[in-house]
Amino acid sequence: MSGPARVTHASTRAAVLDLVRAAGMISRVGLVNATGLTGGTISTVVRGLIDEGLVAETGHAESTGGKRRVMLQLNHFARYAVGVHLDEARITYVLTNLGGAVVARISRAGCGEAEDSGVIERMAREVDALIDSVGVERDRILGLGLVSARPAEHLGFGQALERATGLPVVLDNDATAAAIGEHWSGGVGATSTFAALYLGTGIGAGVVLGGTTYRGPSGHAGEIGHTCLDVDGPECRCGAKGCLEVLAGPAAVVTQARADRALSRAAGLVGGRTRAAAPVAADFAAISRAARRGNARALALLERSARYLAVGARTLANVLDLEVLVLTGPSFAIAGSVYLPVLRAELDRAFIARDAHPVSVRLSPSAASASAIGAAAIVLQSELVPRQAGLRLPDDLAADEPPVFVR
Amino acid sequence: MSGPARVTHASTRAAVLDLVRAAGMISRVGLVNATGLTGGTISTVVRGLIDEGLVAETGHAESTGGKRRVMLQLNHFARYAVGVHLDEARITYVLTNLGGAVVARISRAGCGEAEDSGVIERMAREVDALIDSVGVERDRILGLGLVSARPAEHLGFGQALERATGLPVVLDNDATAAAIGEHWSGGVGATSTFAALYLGTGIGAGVVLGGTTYRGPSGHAGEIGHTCLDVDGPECRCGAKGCLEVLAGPAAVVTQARADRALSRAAGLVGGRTRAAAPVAADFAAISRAARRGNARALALLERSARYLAVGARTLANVLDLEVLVLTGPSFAIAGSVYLPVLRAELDRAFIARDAHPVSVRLSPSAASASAIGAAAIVLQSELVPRQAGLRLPDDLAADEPPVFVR
DNA sequence: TTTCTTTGTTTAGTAACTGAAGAATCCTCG
DNA sequence: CGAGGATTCTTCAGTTACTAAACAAAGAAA
Repeated sequence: MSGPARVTHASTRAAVLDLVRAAGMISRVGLVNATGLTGGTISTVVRGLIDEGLVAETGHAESTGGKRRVMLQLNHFARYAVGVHLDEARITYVLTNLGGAVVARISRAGCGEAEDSGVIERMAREVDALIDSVGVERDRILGLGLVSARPAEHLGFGQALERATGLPVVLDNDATAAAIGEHWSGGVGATSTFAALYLGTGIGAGVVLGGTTYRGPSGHAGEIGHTCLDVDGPECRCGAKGCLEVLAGPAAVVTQARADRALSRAAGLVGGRTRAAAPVAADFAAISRAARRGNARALALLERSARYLAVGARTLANVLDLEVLVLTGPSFAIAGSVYLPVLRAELDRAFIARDAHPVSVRLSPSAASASAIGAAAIVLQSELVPRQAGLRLPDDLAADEPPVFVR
Repeated sequence: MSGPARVTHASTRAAVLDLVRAAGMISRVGLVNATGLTGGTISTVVRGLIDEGLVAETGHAESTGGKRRVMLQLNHFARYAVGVHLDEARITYVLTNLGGAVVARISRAGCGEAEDSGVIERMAREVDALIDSVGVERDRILGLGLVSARPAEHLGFGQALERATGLPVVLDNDATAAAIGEHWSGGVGATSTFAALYLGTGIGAGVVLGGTTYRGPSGHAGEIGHTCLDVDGPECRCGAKGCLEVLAGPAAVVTQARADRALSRAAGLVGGRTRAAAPVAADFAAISRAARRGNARALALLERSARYLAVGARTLANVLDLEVLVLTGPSFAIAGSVYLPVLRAELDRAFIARDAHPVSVRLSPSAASASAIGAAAIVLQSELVPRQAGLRLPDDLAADEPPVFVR
């Protein structure tokens, strides 16, 4: 053993780093207990992480009868990540540090649906401006997370952005990103099972099961907006009737409010009959403000929406056996105080496994920009805690086999 | 390297064995391609499995220009497992081989809720009779799977049965067992995401995500029976209104049928007003027979139930991004032909991710005893393909840390 | 001071893989 | 039939990432 520091297995390094992040502060002995690895291994792995600058020693714990434990913490400013949320109406950029804390933010009016090269160049310039505004060296930025409601439609967009910015780009769903952001920021436990209920213009959910993000085979897991709450309800664009989104989504709330002349005037709704995203978001905000000012009809509309959403959330919690439900996204940022108690009450009252454990319902502390923060967290996770590749298990085993069997 | 056969890492051995099982028949080269391991490693692992008698060489594939591949198969009769399903009304015992095929079966009237020692002794005798009936040596039986609707209530029961039979006992939920049984028997792909919709007296679902069983933190995942389909519907014992189970469960179908004098007479219903499990199951079977004979009212009742169930199944598929839905359990064994087309149509029409992939809906070939078979499959899986323990990630990191932080 | 407890490091040993060489088997074609 | 190429499977030295155990360091207790 004459060489320098020994390189450790990637997944072990990642697991230890993830534990340091999740714990906030932990000692080597704590890591031994948490991982089941021996002290020697932890010693080597931690030395590697300290050499890379990812982890730092930050003081001592009180003695428990012998030598004091040296406490370890993530070096939050060792690396950074860019998160970009492509909304229908806005583009939000954030730069976060290793801890998922926002160190810079830009928000611009959206590009609509145009994907021409001008948009790419504009975005690359804005990412540059974001980075320059805090003077972070380029090589300490791990990558760029690009999230939207339909990431599959932005594959080429992501590649172009990768070329234009020189940063590795990862794509994902905005609701999934929000969930990963909550997980990374440490609000929920390391191995907990939770969903991030994302309320923007539509309704979605990001799902983390036992600490692992669940996206589903085609990335559509957590599609809660088309949960049926009334088999004879109004028709939905999905082909079914009485979907949660049609009954209680922000767009539905806004449509109902616009039909109410008095409320429209009192709240100052601007949208007319349009279903475009920007006016819907603006009008939903206006309705929420009216409710806060004490407008009973606005409050009633929101509470009706909350009751439906609570029933949908209960279905989600029942199916997934959730421990935690985090409310996030721009609409919850505005109207969360109306929704939160209604969802809490419903899950306390009728969650099927409530005898085994409660479902803790919380409002995200950063609901307004959860997806952009989550986009950055996806980069942090994919670069620092890659899921162990392990064994590839292809769907089609027969393809590897010669077609005909003899004797 | 003078020693005998080298022992291989447990999880690799398990992964290879699982691939052999899932593929049915595969060569060493096929395993190399499927796992990403090298030929040398596969050679060693396969030799070990052959030495243990778990795998056998069973002929050759046609040549692709060089040496023919030696085909490997699970040695189905190398080991056995006992599966026991504690229903409310019946106890079903099966003995299966490694492939999950039933080699012996016993069914007895249930024990009700009594858990006295007499029941344990009777069950131990019946397990003995099951094993003796096919003359399998005791040491080739891996263990006993005991499944029921509420496994948490049978912990002591399981321990007693372990002592009485001398076999290791594992407990699980009956719907989860059914899903594992389908997975083990190879009807669905090795890495597929699917649910087993279990229709007994109630409604449940077992969930397998990307080839891994998902139980949820308290074992309640897949609780689909209390999905709300009508926020103003009839009250349910769970505390909510309009639950799928109340609207469309077999018990609800039977209640509706009993209220129909003409149908009661035509179908020969026996249950009166009781909601006990055995009469409900009998009357549900009678209604199904009447529907098959052409009784329009019986058929209408079942189709109404199927339409509700289809909507609930769609919600499940949407939330989990399912690829496959297997219909199983005693009630689907009887009335599956009515339910299957209705569920298929609903998922073809309104599954939200249908542009990405369809949901394949199938009737289990062994729906009637799916849970008992699955109970045996759980034993096979837990003994032969234990999930890699990997790193323990405790929920409460702080507990391992001294309480006070200094400087 | 001495002794004990606890934390963290070092080091030899080992399990489980990889990579490369070689043996075995089968096909093709002169 | 036999040479030569293709493919499959085995063998084995080398590498990696761990463990176990001895050791060193730091504080508490006496």
